[in-house]
Amino acid sequence: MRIEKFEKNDIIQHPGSRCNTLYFVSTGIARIFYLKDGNDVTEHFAFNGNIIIRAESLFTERITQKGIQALTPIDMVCMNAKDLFQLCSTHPNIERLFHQIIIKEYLNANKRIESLQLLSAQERYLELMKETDLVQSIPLKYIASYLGITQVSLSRIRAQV
Amino acid sequence: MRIEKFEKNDIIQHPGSRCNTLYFVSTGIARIFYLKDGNDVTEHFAFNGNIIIRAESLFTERITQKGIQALTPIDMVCMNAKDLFQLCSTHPNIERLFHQIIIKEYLNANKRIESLQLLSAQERYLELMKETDLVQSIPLKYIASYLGITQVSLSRIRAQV
DNA sequence: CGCCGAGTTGAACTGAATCAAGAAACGTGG
DNA sequence: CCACGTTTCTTGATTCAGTTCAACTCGGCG
Repeated sequence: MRIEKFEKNDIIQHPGSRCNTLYFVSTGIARIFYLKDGNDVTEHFAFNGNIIIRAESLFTERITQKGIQALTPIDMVCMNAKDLFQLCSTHPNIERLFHQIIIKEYLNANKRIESLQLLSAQERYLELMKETDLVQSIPLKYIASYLGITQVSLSRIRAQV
Repeated sequence: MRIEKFEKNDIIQHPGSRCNTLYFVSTGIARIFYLKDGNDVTEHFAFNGNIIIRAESLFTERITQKGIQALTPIDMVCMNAKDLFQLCSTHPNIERLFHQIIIKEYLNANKRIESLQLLSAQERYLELMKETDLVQSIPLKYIASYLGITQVSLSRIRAQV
């Protein structure tokens, strides 16, 4: 494990690559993004203490069209995937810890589904705001696609609140 | 592990309970559901070969407001959660298998997020149809809330296709 | 100083929700 | 096996949330 630093807007992992590194955000904000019909879409935000992985590649070893980008200057704890998997195969406790982390991410994903499934855009925005104050510092356009709406709609929602 | 059979519309696990059984669908269809403002919402469908668990309870041991219901006559392979966890603690291979299953569910959840985040209702419907023909036999009202739309909208979408 | 990207605002439009009524399918008891 | 009531599905009219396109504001930076 090692620490890597990135500047604001750096692409940490490029779309079209394989995921062979796991990151934990030490300080800063990062996002997972991809292009959909030429438009930038934010799939996920990660804040202090969060893991950030492109799971659909890490666990399948396939190429992914998703990328990881720094939204602020950021310190990442990095871990090589092969090293981790090897470590898991010899240390049951580490394996268990890793799986606890994945389970937590899985539960978060389920919450996100609930929110996208039946909350209004405004409700989803307020829910996201509750998560952490750091959301305040993320450019509007990234938040909008994360919520599944346009920049313009989000701007109006914000004007109301 | 044992086999349990349920009739159409049977509640297999009640809302307000703890999840201490894992199910694998052998033949039939089941759904996870909950009430949102008095309305029935379908969170998940499970078909032949799928696992069906209320993860937010299984992994936290908290009570969940979600329930599991049979949508057809159904054969389930049932497994006690405590037994499984115990088995995992002594048999690394079983633990690994279990975690592979959870990872697969996690990846599915991510796909569902993508679809809810930026596909139209019609696109989401067509995507669901592609998964399995069995969808045909599920009452419209359950599919609608799964897609995050009303029964009425889904009926219109279906009329167009 | 002028440009550029990010955010805001307005007007017209569209997809989906709502309310309401009717048609079809389904199960149950006679 | 039919008649009835109930539930599920469809269809129409209206409303509303969110999109699109376009113009404008603001702050930062070369």
